[in-house]
Amino acid sequence: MGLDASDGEVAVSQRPELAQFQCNGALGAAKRAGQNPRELAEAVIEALEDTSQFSDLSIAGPGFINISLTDEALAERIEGLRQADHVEVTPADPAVKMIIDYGGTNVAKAPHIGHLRPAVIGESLKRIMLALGHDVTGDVHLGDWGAPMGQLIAELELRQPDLPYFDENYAGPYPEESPVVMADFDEMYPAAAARVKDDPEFAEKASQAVVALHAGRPGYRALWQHFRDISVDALKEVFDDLGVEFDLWYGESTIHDRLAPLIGRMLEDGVARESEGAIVVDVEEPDDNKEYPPLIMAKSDGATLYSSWDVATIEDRVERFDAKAMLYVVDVRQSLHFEQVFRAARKAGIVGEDVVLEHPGNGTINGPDGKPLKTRAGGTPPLRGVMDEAIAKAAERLEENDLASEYDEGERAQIAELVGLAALKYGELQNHRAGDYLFDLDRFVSFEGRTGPYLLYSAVRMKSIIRKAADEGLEAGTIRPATNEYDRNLMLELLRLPEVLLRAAEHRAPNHVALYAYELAAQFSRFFEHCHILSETDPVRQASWLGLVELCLRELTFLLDLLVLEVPERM
RNA sequence: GCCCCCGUAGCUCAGUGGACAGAGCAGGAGCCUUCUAAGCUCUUGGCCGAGGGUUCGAAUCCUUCCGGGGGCGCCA
Repeated sequence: MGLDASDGEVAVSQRPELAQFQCNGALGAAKRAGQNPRELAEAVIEALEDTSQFSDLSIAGPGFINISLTDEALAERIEGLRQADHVEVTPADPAVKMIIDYGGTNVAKAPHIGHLRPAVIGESLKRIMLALGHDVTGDVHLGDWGAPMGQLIAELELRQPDLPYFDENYAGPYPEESPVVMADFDEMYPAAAARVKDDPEFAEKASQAVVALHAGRPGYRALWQHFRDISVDALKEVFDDLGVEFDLWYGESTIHDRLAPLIGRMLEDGVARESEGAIVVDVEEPDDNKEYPPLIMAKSDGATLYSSWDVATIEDRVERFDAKAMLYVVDVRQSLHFEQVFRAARKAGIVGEDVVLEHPGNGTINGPDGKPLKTRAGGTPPLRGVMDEAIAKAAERLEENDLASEYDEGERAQIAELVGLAALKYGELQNHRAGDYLFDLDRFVSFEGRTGPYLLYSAVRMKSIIRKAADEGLEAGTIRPATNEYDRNLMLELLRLPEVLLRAAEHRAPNHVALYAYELAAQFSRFFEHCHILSETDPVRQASWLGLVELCLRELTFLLDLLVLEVPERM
């Protein structure tokens, strides 16, 4: 009939009153073949040999195939899911070795609210890709090699010139203890940045310091290592609390040794050229519709910079990890930069056409003025502070609604933490990654509607039923055919998971998972209200419903984990 | 100047070329001697920025305009 496999795709119907599922493949196929779509749909239905599991199989409108399962067939499928010991997904084919670059944080600087997006979206994306069977490595890719490093070294030299790091005749070893702690950077970093602006002599020292650092001056390297170590420790604390786990704590510095040979080779191969004292790669292509400035591999003073580091990092990821896909969850405003870098990497032959290079960028988190969020004082709110605020607000909500009041203080605090962070992360993930969104913490921690707290609450209610049923000696059993619209709709909802997961992966968009998790939880809530399990008198039906709740909890917990949300035992 | 993104209900946002455009909040009306009311049920609310086009079919693709944001060689 000239059909592709994709024409056979069946999706949950958008018109549930008409059918449970729909297949629109006949429309597209008929168009390609120049056939009548209704006739084609008719032929497809005719060709089905066993239609015993369908309660409806009909053609509607221009050629939609409407499909509904019998309750028996539906229950059989759901029971199959229940009996599996894991959540069923459609595995990626082929599975790909991929690296997701998603930290976006810098050494010597506490992460701020802007880092929430790439961190949480990247983490979620990583988990989604892993769930589909991809071989995924997450790299924080720290900003640890740029001009601020030189500024901090120069600033510290100004303040404590007697430290051995600054003595060029000192032969080492250098102290094991860092001369500064993380908190010192809060003041030092802006002070150094301001001094660079006002004091040309200091600015010169700072830029010489970064050149010397790159060149390998031992004292500077030792000092830099301190800066990096204490920064990583501090960052790990914040990210651990957020549930964001990086496999690699690499950074811009990691590939430093690759730069000279790489640039040399690019010059030899004629990929790079000298221009105005700098070394650049021309990345325009004949049919471009806009200007592509050349990518700079080395500045006119000989120093390398982030564009060259990013190219060398691609080489590193190919050679050491054999990566076949690299996803950069980084601010969309850097899209031109990544286009240039990707083009340069391909032009230099570092990656072939079989390697995916993509920048699924994230938008900004905005304040009420429509601009990236700022505090009243004009600064960018620190991430830790925002997390604490979310947790405090969650605790307030618990208090004022007299919730969890019978639990001890420690458990209440734990619940507040999970609820507050869930609010923050779900507020983030329900939006499409590429758009900007308005940050409204009060709305996120609201206990009503489509929020993180609602999702946790739903999962906890499932746990509660299961616990109480166990207390009464009840056991889950075979899932029986639906008895009403509520258990039927819940079963249908459960079937959507694989499709949603694939779509989220394809678009690199966790919001699809976030929305689906809400819809599943909402469908459960309806079932919960209308099908009272513990007081059900028919034991077969009761066991079936209990099985449905267990399956539902398994799927919801799985989805929430993909969204980096953790469910308390009770709340 | 060139390029990219956005414009959908009062607000915040979803929306995979398909059937009458969705959710949450806010507004209105109900439901707690039964598994957590952080819930459920019902309900009001839209020329999807505007105009052209492609298509059997457009919020979605193309094009022109209007409005907002962002980016454009030695910062990251």
